[in-house]
This record gives sequence, C-alpha cells and structure tokens, in this order.
Amino acid sequence: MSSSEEFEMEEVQVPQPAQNMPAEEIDPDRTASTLESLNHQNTADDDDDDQDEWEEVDASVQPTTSQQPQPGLQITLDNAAVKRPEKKDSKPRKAGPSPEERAARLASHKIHVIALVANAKHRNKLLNDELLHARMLSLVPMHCQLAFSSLTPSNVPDPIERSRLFDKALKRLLDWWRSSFDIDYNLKTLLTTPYAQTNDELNKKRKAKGTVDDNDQYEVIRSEKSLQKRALQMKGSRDMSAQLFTALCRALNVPARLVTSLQAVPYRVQSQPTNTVVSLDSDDSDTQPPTERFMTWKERQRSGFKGDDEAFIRGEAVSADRAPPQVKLSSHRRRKPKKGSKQDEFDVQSPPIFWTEVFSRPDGRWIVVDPIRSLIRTKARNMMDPQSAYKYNKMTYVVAFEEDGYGKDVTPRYAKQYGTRTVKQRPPSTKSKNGDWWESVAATFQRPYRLARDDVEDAELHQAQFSEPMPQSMQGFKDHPVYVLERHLKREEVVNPPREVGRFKGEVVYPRANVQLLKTSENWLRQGRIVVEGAQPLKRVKQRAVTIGRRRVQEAAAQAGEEEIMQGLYSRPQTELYRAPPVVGGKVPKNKFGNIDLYTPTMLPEGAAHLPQKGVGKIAKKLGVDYGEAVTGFEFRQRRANPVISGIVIDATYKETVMDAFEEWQSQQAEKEHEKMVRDVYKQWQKVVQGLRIRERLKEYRGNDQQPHEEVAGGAVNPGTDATSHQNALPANELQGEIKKYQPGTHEQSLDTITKAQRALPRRNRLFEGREADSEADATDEGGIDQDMEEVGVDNANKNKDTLEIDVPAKVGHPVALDVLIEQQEQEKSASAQKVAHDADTTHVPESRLRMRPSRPKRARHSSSENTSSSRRITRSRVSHNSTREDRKRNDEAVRVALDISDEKEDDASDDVSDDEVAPIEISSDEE
DNA sequence: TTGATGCAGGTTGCTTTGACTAAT
DNA sequence: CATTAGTCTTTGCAACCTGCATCA
Repeated sequence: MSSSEEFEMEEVQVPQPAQNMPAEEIDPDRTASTLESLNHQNTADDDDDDQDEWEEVDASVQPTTSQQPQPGLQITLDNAAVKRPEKKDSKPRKAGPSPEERAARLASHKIHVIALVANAKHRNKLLNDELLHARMLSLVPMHCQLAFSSLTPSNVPDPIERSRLFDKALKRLLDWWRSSFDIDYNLKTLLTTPYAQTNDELNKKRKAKGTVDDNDQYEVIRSEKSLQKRALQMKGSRDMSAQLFTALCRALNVPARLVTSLQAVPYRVQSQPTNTVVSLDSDDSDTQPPTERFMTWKERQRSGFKGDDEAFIRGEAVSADRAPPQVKLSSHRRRKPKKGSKQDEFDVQSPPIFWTEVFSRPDGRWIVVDPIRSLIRTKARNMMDPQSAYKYNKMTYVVAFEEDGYGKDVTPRYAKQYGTRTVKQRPPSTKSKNGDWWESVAATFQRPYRLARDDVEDAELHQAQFSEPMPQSMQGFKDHPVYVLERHLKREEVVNPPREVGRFKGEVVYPRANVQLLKTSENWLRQGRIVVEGAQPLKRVKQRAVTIGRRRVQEAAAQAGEEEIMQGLYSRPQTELYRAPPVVGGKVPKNKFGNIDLYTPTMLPEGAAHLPQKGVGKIAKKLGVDYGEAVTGFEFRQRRANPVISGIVIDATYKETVMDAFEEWQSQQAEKEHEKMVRDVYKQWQKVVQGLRIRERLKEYRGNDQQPHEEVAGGAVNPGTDATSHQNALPANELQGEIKKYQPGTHEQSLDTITKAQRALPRRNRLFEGREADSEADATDEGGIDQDMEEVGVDNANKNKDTLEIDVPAKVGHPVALDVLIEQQEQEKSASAQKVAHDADTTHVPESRLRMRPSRPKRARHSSSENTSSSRRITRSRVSHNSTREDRKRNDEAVRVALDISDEKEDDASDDVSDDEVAPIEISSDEE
C-alpha cells in the first residue's frame, strides 16, 4: 500500500521535454538584454572578461545565460537570428531539424519509452494484489472458476483434451468478461501522439501554467484500491479492461502476462500537412454536450446516438465493438469524409494497447487474449498491429510482464512487419554509443535466469522474424534483418555466396546472413590477420586519400594520367592469423619502418617478448640487445597517422637481463631523483631560514620603534610584564594589521607552513602555497603542530630526539634529516658569533625549536617567550628610531622577496592567523 | 494514397609511420 | 653536441542518414 503511494507513475501521456528546446522557441523578450542590466552587471563580470572574451557560447540553447552581457556589447537574440538563413533564389525549402531538436526528440522518445515501461511494470505489480484478486473472484460465476480449477492432469489425463478444455474455459471466461465489463470509451488511454502535436500540447499547458485540469479525461489509478474500485464497478477504459482481465486470470491461478504496446512519442517526424495536426483537447470536444462526452458506448447505442464520431476519435475514445465479433462494425462508423485525414479516425475494432497473454499449461505456450475485442489467438500477427495509417497507435515496442515482475520484449510476435517497419521506428544503434538502446532497456526488466518456457518462446519469436513476408517496398528492404538488395550494400559489404532468395522489381534479393564485411589487407593486419596468398579481392573500391602521403601518391598518379588507385577488399575467411617471422639468433625481424607491428598480442614473433615499459628501449640499446619498437596503434593528427609506440620487442631469452637492467636503472633514476629532491629541500629550507632571519632582524628594527604594540598585538606575550608596553599604544590596530599582512605566522606557523609545503616539494617554487584552510584550527588547537608533524611523516619516536626527521611524501619516501641543516646553521651561528659577538643571540634560526618543538606543550612556549622578552627588547633598542613607515615598507618588501612570498600567498597565510595568534616571532635561543 | 527518387544538409566513421623545438 | 622528450594539433572526406518535395 505505502509502496504504491510512493510510486505514482500513472497515465504517462507525454514526457517532459528535453532540456534543449528547439531554437525557434527562444523567447526574444527574455534574451534581449537592456543597457541597464548591462551596467549593473558590469562590475561583477569584469574579472571573468579576460578569459571569457573569446569563449564560444552557444547562445541558441541557453537563453537565460545569454542575459549576462559583455561590456560595451548588446546582443539581442530573436527568432530571426537563430533560424537558418534561407536561400534567396530557389524556392523556399524547409531545412531539416537542428541538431538540438534531433537530440531533444530522441531524448523525449527514450524517456517516454522508459516511463511507459515503468508504468507497465508498476501496473503489472498492482495486478497481483490479493484483495483485488479476491474481489474479482467474487464476481466470476462459479462455473467459470470451476472450469479452470478442475483442469488438473489427474482429472483430465489426456493432454489434448485438457488443452481443449482449457481453451473452452478461457473462451467462456472471456464471454463473461465481455458481457460484464463496461468500457468507458471517453477515458483517454495511453496512446501516442506525433511529436509536433505533443510539443504543441506541452506548450499550451505551459502557457496555461497548470490551470488545465484534464484529470477527468484520464483514468487515474493511484493504488490497488483504485483498481479494486473499478473491478467492483466493472467499468473503466479499454486499458483497464485488459489489466483487470489479466488480474482475473491470475486470481484463477492461470499464469497471465500483462502485455502492452508502448506508445511513445516518435523520435522521427512524419511529414504531415500542418492542418491535420489536431490537438487532443481540441475545441470540438469541449463544445460537445457533456452528456455525449461521457456516454459509454452502451449508452450511445441505447440513446441511438447518431452524432459526430470525431470527438470519440480525437480523444482516443475508441468505440470498440461490444457485440460479438461477427457483427458488422461498419454500420457504426460514420465518417465525415473531408474533415481531417483518414488517419485521424479510428476503426472501432482498432487494436488495443493493453492485452493479456495467458499461459496454457497443457499446450506449454502463451495464448494471446484480447479481452476488449474478445479475441483469442495463438498466432497474433495481424491482430494487434494497427494499420500504419493510425497516427495514435504505432506498434514499436511490445512488452509482456509476468506475475513475478519480469518482462519480455515480445514485439516479433505481434508486429506485422517487424523487420520491415517496426524495428526501424526504434532509435538506431550507432557504433559510438555502445550497443542497441532498446536492448539495453529491455535487459533491465528481463528475467535474469531462464525458464524452460522461455527457450520455447524465444525460438518462436526468433522464427517469427523469418516467417515474415518479404517487404513490398524498396525502403522495406533497407536495413532489413533478413533480406538485402545489392543496391543497399555498403561500400565494404558483399554478398558471398550470392544466393538468390527472390526478386523485387527485377532486383535480386539476397539473404542478409550472406552479407560479409570486407576490409583491406592493411586493415586486416590491424586486426592481427593477413590475407592468404593468392586470394582474390571480393571487391575493389577507390582508395581513400586521407593522409598527406596518400594524397600525394594519388595526385601523382592522376597527373601521370593513370587510372584511379583502387584497393582490394577481402573477407575474413580469406585471411588467416598473422604469424610474424620468428626471432633468429637474437635478431628481431622488423618491418620497413624499423619497428614491429603489434596491433594484437598474437602478432608477437615467436621467441620474442614484449616489454611495454617506457624507456626500456634505451636499456636494451645500452646492453647491445637487438630490439624493435612495438607499434600498437595509430593516432591521427594533422592528416597524418602517427604510430603509437609502447615499449619494445626483444628476443625472449634476453628478457630477464634487460628487465633486471631496466629495474636497476629505474631505481638509479629514482635515487637520482630523490637526491635532487633532497638538494631542493635543503635549498628551500635555506631560503626559508634566511628569509626568517631577515624578517626577524627587520622586526627588531621595527620593534624598537613600536615594540610595545607588537607585544600587545601578539597574544603570546604577556602584556603586563613590561610597564612601558602601554605607553606608545596608539597605532595598535594599524600595527596589528601590518603584522598580519606581512607575517606568515609565528614560528610554529612558519614551521607549519614549511612542513606542509614539503608535500608539494617536487614541484618547485610552491613552498608557500601549502597553507591550507585548516591551519587556523592548527594554530589554536593544542595538538595542531603535532598533528601536522604526523601528517608530514614525523613519527612519535622522533619527537623527543634532538633531530627532527621529516618524511617527504613525494615520489620517493626517504626521510629528510634536518640535522644537516641545523648543523649548517650552527656553523653559521658560531661564525657570526666570532664576527660580531653581541649579535650572536639575536636572530638566528630557531633550530632548537625545530628540534624540540614536537615534544613541547604549547604552554611552555608561552613561558619561554616571556623569558626572552627582555633580551629582545635590548636588541631592538639598537635599531634606529628614525625609521619611517616607508623604510619599514621597503624592508618588508625585502623580506618578502627574500622569502619568495608573493602578496597573494602571504595574504592567504596571514588570513589563517586569528588575532590573538598573531604573535611576534619567538626567539628561543636559550634552549641549550 | 503510397512509394520511388533525388536533393540538401547534417552526421558518422574511416584514415594507418613527422617535423620541429626545448631540455637534458 | 647528441639524444630524447614534448608539442604541435582535434583534419577531411566519403558514405550514410534524414526530411522534404515531386512525381508516377
């Protein structure tokens, strides 16, 4: 119950239009952009202008996006602009549909088919409702029920007799159904409409914006209850009659399929005069008295209805014959000869789109039952396939759903001209899109396993295609699955052997099965096959000149007055598997281009090995091993075919030698690469450290000026420690901004930056891009640094060591020891200490921090910064007080250059630092 | 009325072995 | 200097398909 309410897909009449509407439907009012909106959007669009300027924009399909104007340019699209220019001189010829419309039509068709399949599947499921079965059984006369239930092998041992009795019982049931079920012909059924008409209706509905309530024209089934209601009333549409009859059969324990002919919008446009396009909700049906509109056929008969049949015809209200089939139906058909074309009209006995298949257990086969027209057939061709003139009922796909929910494509059983017409109404399968579309859809509802009766049925369905009469028209032969005419053979096809199975208008008809696909000898080689010696081509065709080389040859031949170059085509049986000449004495046989054709693995010469690794050729050369480059395919560029070379082919005996050498070479390469990377790492570290030193010096130089503010700004420093710190507090905000702007962060953050940057290391010059959005959290989070360390490969054991090993997670996973770097720094430090003794403790690299940081909790850092504050102030005092803001900026610039930080990157970095984390760089040289 | 035919315009798929420059 | 890797580029054509008009 609840599941059925979730799945409401009922009476799908038309699909939603595809996204790409036909170009003609663009509303000019929407696409015209005003100057005002142009100015308004200018600023927002400026950034994109540079790159967007020359981008190709398909203005025809996206009217809304074209509202974004380019500066200084106003584009107004209207119908005239998107319509194809027409030829002036010759008589106006309507151009074919645009690619968008083609795509839209195809999509509409496919979506509609899928929706109808889903609808049928769902409705089929509803028919299994036990309450529905019970209610229906309560209506069926007892003798009908007994007729089926008594048909057991024990009661009737003779299978022929059982079969006869089954047919009889079925006929009686059908008779009862015809006399009891009241078909309301006014209700719309799931018939199709031509594409243009569907589109018209959709547009109408769109304009009306849902005010049109046509529910009364449809038979809305929301759940099993709706079906139960109609079953008790014994009243409904033609479709309902078939559906309920199917349910009834199931209730009587007779296996029954719900069969439906899917009436999807055709994806092809049938050429038709516009005046025959009549809307479904056309005016005449509205002008009819309601009493007439809602009369059933029975009532019409009773009231002696002699009115116009047009309304019934239009609304797909088919007046089927409720009298026994032998009654002449033509007396009920009163047609206006001139109104509309004949194809608009309905035969009262036109085939339905829902019917039933009943499985006869005695016969072991499916019997076709049409409960609407009260027909039982074992052979159903000509019974369900409507005349081609009927516009609203086209047999293209017929699916049958069984009680277990699985379905089957049974179209060949019902289509009069399955190969000639029906199959051609389906979307064609193209090579680029994998396989046949409908087959892929049908596969979704087919039973995943097979029953014995499936085999029997499939054989029957397959046979049905061949028992079909030969086409009666030229078009019918085109792409026919069984027959073929010589004129429809493709360039690379031939009938071999040319067995004549008939004649059509003097032309020989061949079986399609004898058509062979041909290829040139070169093409066969690409398949790993070679034309056997002495084979004569089955066909000769003009050579194509696609590449420049071929073109030149052809032109030369033409100039020499020779005949056109032809090439022979061969069939597969004329070829054999290509065997490359074997390797002799370690020498690999090569082709005229000095390489080896290896389009398929079978083309590998005997005794040879294929080494597809890149760069292995170099090794083989070094080792003096004879090799040939393996050509596995071609790429086409600039009218030239370029071989795709993948690896080499060598004598198999050398395989291991070469591979060993190759692997060694590879590891050497890797090592080299790693060494280079390590060098780069040191270089980068050096650069960073130097930059930090410069900055530190600069900060002190600045700090003497406005030292207290910086401390206030830096949350890590206790503001209360120094009495002077509050005296020159005025430009605090400004200073803070400065710091934020130029300072990538505290040491931790710098380290953080660096460690993160390691990840990007092999790509040079990206050292400072590494700051990510999460670093703000890192800065505030107590374990942030440690986490980062872990991220970059510092294992816990290392944290308490004096050296810090950072695993560089690049191509090579060797750890990079920083102690080398630190050693360097210490050397530098002692050197500078000798030079300028009192400068030694000022701004050197925080090597101790680099070493110790991971093991130290954050609080300890705070205390250490307090300890060092006095020494820092001392050094700062040496900086000249005359420095101006401009000076500072210049210096900052220098720092940035030194640090190789672009403005943008630096901003990114500083943005991550929250206000209270903007601390001055800690100088913790006191660790030793 | 239907189908054959031809035309226009669009789509599909076949074609099948360089030359040059920059970096190493 | 020799060798190698990368990058030009995303064609052009014939056959085929589709829709339409015309005519028998």
